Amino acid sequence: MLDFNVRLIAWQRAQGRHDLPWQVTDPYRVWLSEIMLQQTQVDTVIPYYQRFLARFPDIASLAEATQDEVMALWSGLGYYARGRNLHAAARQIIDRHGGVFPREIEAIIALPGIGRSTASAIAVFAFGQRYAILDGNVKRVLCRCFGIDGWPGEAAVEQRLWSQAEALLPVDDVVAYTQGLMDLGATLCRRSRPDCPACPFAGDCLAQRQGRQAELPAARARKALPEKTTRMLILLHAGAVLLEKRPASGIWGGLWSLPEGDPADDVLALARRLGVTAGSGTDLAMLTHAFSHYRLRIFPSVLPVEKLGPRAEAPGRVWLSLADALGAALPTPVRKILLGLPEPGTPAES
DNA sequence: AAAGCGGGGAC
DNA sequence: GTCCCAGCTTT
Repeated sequence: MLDFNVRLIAWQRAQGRHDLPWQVTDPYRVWLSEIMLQQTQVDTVIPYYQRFLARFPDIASLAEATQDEVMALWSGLGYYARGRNLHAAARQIIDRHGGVFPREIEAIIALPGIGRSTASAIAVFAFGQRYAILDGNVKRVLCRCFGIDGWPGEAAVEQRLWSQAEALLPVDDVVAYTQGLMDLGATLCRRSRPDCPACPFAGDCLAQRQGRQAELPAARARKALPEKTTRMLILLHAGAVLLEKRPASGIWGGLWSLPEGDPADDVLALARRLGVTAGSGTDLAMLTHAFSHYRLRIFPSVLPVEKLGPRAEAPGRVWLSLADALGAALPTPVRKILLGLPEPGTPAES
């Protein structure tokens, strides 16, 4: 298809998206949006993006913030390493680049949380440079349009896709072209039920010609998910709940979560291990939380605290009112549990 | 219930 | 380089 980029640019100008909040040239805004858009769809990102930008309007304010402040605004968005890396990168930009977002692709990609595709997107949208991107939308468009078989996560397939992406890149109008690739993948060339009749490549797209839209791109081989279980304790003392800060890396790294234990263990014994004496409490409904590599079944128990031992207060532990807890950097299932608690002072449902 | 979505870090 | 990890939304 000799005129792929010409047709895509024309389509983007006529039918693409022109009102996204990050369609600006401020490198900070472009960067923030690209990080949030990794693994996350536009509609989910928009409110997080607006809140984040209102609180941290520029690189300097982000660099000066504490990790807790940053993660509180990331809470619910998932993939929390993105938030930690964003914060670390802001500090690097202050320390190593005089507070100015770097323009060179090698310097951009050297920042934590930025890989080849994200670096290219920033270079294009913020600085008008000529680099190819290859995000999930683009992979889908290219696999279908050019009939590329195999799972795109596989190294050989990904290499072909990068070569194709670079070969298609126009000399001019790279911004409209790149936005067009993203828009096409997001609005017409969807994973399911693609709108082929409206596509600028209808008639030429190999997947459409061969009726293989549902087969391309090929799905990865999936294994059965292992399952884990955990007990979460909601320890209530004078209207406050105990939260523990999780280790910096791993699941929910750096977030504030409920204390956990083995569901087979006695809940009062678990509480005692945390340095509190608790009265008998209530088990709440079990909830299931899906990760990409395992399923977690959570058994929450609410316990009234009768006496605080000396170990109840320690670094990495806080007692927060329910309202303050909901303002902290919580994992989504913990937020769900706390939101489901009866209001303080209201009698529990019977 | 299953699929999709980029990059970091351990090996 | 190759694996493994990470957390939500949508279908």
